[in-house]
Amino acid sequence: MKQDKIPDVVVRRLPLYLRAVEDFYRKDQAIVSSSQLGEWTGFTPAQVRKDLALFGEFGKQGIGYDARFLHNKLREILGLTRDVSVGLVGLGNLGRALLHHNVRARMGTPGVEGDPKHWVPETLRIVAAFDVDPEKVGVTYAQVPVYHVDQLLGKSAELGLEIMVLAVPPDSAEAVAYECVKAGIKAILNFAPVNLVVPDDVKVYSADLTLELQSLAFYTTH
Amino acid sequence: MKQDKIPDVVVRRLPLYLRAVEDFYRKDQAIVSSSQLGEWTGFTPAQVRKDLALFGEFGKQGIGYDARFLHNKLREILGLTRDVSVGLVGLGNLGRALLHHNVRARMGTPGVEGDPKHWVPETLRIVAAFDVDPEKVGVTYAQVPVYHVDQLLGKSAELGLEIMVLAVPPDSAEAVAYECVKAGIKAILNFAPVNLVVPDDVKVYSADLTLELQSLAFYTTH
DNA sequence: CTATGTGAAGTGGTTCACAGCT
DNA sequence: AGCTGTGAACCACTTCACATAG
Repeated sequence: MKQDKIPDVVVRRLPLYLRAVEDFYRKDQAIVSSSQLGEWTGFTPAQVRKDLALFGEFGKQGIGYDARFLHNKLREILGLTRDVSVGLVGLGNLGRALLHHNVRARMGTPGVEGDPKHWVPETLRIVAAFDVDPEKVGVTYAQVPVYHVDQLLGKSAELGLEIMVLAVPPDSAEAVAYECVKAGIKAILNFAPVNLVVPDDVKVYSADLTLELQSLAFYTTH
Repeated sequence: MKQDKIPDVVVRRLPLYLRAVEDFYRKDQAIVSSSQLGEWTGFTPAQVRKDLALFGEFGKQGIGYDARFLHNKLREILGLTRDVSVGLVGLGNLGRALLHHNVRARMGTPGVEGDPKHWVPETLRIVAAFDVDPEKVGVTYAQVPVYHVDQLLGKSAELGLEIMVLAVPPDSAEAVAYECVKAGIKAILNFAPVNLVVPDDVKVYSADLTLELQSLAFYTTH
């Protein structure tokens, strides 16, 4: 294991491996090979092995990977063995849709008993939402309490929020991002069409629908 | 111009350049430099120049790029000089949110008169939606008509749909994608947590919320 | 014989640095 | 002087191919 510096591309593939292993495991397959994982995810077997080898020697030569073991390792690597609390800012149409999605997206993970039919609840979910609209503050959407954005700092500490999802209008995105940074948030998923400027130790993923559609448009003509 | 094979990474940057140039243009700046575009987008000036040079010599040495000219070139390259009709499949919470977003996301583009205050309507938008729920079929959400999924093939041809947004449940995603391919769709934006298998000439972008959050979780612990 | 882990080779995208135009 | 366009150098990720273990 040489866990020095993991390339971003690899980190983006890890959840796919997790999902693949989970799928094999659910189908009562105890051992998976890099070729199987490769076929499932669409990557080459060599790439799967290289990626996993960055974190340790999880497989057995001549055999493959123990599905349950690998699954747990991947959860460890991704930091999903503990509860990960996510916050959401902005309760417009998109924000509310994400909340509903959140509830349904709770995926199970194999329980410790080794019984494939036993599942412990997924640990990554949105546990708090924020908005400025006084009509929204105080209510509960999809079982998630809504606070005023002014409380972002306090509630982040109180609830241990680690990831923040931004579904706010473009002109408030920068300010909200700044609040998140002040609150010690280390990862932001940004849906606003704005380039957020944050310190180097904060990771921002952009999910800009307009941008994605515009680049897809390229492929319809080429 | 050597428009042979444009790397995917470049295509993903083009809409950002478009947005940057638009921003400068709106601020009545007639000439933009690669360094300005670089600062705005967060890329290096050299990269901006290399990217643009893939499509032609748009700049003037010693001067920079004419904002209006570059803006139109970028729209041409992306195929945004014509109307691009997008379809949406799946009217759950996410689908409906995307529709509302769609209306608000209509960005202006500079008009031909050269008057920065004159804007022609944006050409890329969702013009049709599909669902299986009989309660939703026939109604109009956010000014967009909703048809039954059975009509996907027919309406795609009739309306000239070029891009399809998939916001369907995981288990129907594969089947819907297959319908899209049959309908001649060349680009898909997939929100379902499923690896779609499509022919090589169909481009799929994945916007899988769970995957993104899971890889972001990695950065909260590393 | 099967499948991992890994140096070595290959590939593709980024940055450098400078010629050339204004 | 200022800024683009671009070959060359650089860097990073991917694929190959094989030693190694079961």
